[in-house]
Amino acid sequence: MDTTAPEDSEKAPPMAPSSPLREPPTTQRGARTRAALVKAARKVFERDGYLDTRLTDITKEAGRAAGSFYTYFASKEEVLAAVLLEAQEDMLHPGMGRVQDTDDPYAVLEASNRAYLEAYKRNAKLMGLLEQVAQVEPEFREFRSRRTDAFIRRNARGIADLQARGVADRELDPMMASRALSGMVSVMAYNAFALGEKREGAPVDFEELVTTVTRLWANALRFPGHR
Amino acid sequence: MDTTAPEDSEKAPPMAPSSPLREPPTTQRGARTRAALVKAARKVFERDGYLDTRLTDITKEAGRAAGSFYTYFASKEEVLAAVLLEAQEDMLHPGMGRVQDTDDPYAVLEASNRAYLEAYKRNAKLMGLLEQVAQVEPEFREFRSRRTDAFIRRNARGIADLQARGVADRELDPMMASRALSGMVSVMAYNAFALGEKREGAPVDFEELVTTVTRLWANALRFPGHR
Amino acid sequence: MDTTAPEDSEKAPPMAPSSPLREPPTTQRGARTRAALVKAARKVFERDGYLDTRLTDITKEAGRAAGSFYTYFASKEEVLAAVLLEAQEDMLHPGMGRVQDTDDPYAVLEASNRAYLEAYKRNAKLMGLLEQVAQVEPEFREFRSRRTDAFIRRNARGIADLQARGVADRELDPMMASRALSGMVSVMAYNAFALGEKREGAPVDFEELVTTVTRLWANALRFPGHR
Amino acid sequence: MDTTAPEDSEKAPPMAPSSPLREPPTTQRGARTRAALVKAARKVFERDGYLDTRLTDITKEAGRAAGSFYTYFASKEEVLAAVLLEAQEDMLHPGMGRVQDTDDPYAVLEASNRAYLEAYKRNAKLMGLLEQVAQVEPEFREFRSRRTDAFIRRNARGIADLQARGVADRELDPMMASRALSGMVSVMAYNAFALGEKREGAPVDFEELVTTVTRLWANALRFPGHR
DNA sequence: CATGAATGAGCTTTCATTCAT
DNA sequence: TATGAATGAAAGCTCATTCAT
Repeated sequence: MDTTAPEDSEKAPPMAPSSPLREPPTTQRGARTRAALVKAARKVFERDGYLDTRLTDITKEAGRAAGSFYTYFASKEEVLAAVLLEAQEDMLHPGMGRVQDTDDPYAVLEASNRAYLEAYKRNAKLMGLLEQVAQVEPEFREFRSRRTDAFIRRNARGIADLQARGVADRELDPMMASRALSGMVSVMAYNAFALGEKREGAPVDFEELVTTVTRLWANALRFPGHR
Repeated sequence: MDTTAPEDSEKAPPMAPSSPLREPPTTQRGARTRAALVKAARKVFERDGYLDTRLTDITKEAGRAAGSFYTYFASKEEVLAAVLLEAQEDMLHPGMGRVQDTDDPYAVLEASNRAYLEAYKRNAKLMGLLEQVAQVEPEFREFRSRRTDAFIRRNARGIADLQARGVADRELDPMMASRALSGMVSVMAYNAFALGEKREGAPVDFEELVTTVTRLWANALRFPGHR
Repeated sequence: MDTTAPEDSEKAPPMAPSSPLREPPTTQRGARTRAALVKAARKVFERDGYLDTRLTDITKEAGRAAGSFYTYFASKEEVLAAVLLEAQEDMLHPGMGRVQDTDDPYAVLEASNRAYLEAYKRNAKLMGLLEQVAQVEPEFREFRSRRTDAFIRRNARGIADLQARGVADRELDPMMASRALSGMVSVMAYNAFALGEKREGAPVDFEELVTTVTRLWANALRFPGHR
Repeated sequence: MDTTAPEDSEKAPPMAPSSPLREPPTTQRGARTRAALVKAARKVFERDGYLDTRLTDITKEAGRAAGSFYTYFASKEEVLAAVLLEAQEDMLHPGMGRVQDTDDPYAVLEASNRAYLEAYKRNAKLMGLLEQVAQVEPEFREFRSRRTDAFIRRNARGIADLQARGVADRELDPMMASRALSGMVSVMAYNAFALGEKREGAPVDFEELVTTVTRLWANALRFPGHR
């Protein structure tokens, strides 16, 4: 089962916005340059934010000429797409190891949440970036939107399943509940990890975060028996 | 009591960032011009977004000369501050009908959530705008942040109170729970109202939204008796 | 006699540039406003320099409305003309008291130089200002030019007189010599007083300045007997 | 020996103010463009003056796009620095013909003055320009100031030397005398060449200028025997 | 393919001057 | 006359994108 909380903007494949990517490089040299640009882009994006990044910042960071950029990408958006694509792998497989040999919904839920939050934390800067870009570039808003929906639907199925098994409050509409609870977890992740570093105050304790979120989620669905 | 859910970035007074506003106009004519500019700014901001708005768009919309802008504002940020300031009133008094003649926590909670969501809906575009700006302008991020914290703290007090009265799960840390649940409601509002209009698909049913959110919140805190 | 050194830009009447001054104010109130503006202008000019002074700086300093400026002056140049005009009195009568009851050319020369340098020092800021404006506004360049020429001619007459009396080197062309020596004194004054305050280093000793300049001037003309 | 008169603001290398120049162009094309800009800048500056020159005037004159300016210079000041730098060579080596095979102080002095005045005349417009800018841009004022001091000190050493050899009036303070006499020559040069062209009246006779200035200088120091 | 200079539209900001009140 | 808001022409500067080498 997948009673997970996941925010959307990340786990699902950040499939590049529909814009047609340029031809992939054929030569080795080309591949190297492209890779250098993507790497540099990620660094600069995370450091300066999407809007404040100039293309020349990227090429400079990559040690390439300004013009070379257009050999591989048509725009700033496109590099960002490439950057997200490259990060996708890690985001997709939070490595929750499917430890779900158990049937205990609570345990599964906790594992799932932990995996999600860990993945988020690992890619916190990128997540913040995506959030920022989504506000500005419709393509990425759309992209993020699709991703979120996918997650919500997945979690909705999980909830419906639990309802069927009599483990979850049947009064709840699975989709609505999923929207709310998935959103709850993603907000927590965003605040703790993406914004967290920019704020003063003690950082959130990771375990406490997992525990709280899981408990609230379980309570909200009215998992039985558990205390 | 105040068992409300609200995320902060909205209900609390978007009191302008500390930025030193220009001298307020002394003459009637000045007041008229200033008002025209603020009104135009809101319109253009909501239509084009913060970043895509040029100062001249605002002055043009207001039917004034470009230079007049600087008589009243020093920058785009400053007009936005003025716009938010003007909207503040409505945001502050959601008019939640003070249904709190009852002691039933559930009823109070529902009324509170309904009021919050209604206010959010009324100012949806502005809320989306604020979200957008917060990503870009540190001043507004800070502003939004302070607001959010205030809300969270307020709701945390409500939760602690309920715990004391034996109505809420005592295992939960009030602050953490408040962060999660307040966030949950604000995310829902943001998705439904701020983003909602930009998306295809059936709009969310308002009542269902209120019901779901309230039920989840109540469940999460383990309100007793209720079913 | 007038064996003086004086640079021109100051002693002669800074008669306003030919531009037609506005009608003088008729009412008392008008006279007061005009005076306030001139006073403020001098202050602001001396503080900020001609170019960096905005008309509103002047009106603000004078505690008047921006529009009032144009009741009395047509432009920045015109206020400056008024400012110079007002300072003219002091510049014209260095107060050297015509102590020239003596016939000793050296004593006369020294008194004359002292008077000149004292006047320059008293109006140092204004002199610097004039120098600055002359670089920028042809009208004032012309004005300053005329003044300088007058001085040079006056001193040339003095030199010719001394030559006739056999006191000065007859090989020298009086005009050329006057140009050179008058210029020498004015440069010294400019450096010491107009620039002096903007520079580090010990300020020039006034008496030493008078002595040196006078001695050089006397030497240059080959005053006899003296030493 | 160097009994020369020159005021400083001219002979010494107008080495660019410390301002950090942009990267020098690496390609040939870049070098060509940069050169074209500097050349155009000099022309426009000399024609219109520093203040009235707009950056686009320069690029237009150079036949380049407005944006290209910023590839090589960060500001108007910076081009001017480049212009002065380029003129520096000529200013530095007046080519005074090294007539100093003689020990006759008078001959040396005359040669030195002639060389100085010739160099000044050759770069008259630029000198006027520098004078103008110095009034407005502290950087250039500072620059000019340092240059002047260097000259004065150099001439002061020459004077002290002559005093030691018994050729010059020992009552004079070498520094003060140098300030006055160096200033005298530079003023003459400025009036004759930098302003000269802007004025009506017969232009100064060059030889007469050299003769007069030299004679006055020699007289002022009380060169012996001569006449 | 790589390079890096060239381009120029686009936006902000200032301030002398005018003009309604 | 006084007031102070309104005007709008400049100019500066940035940076994505193109293109000659």
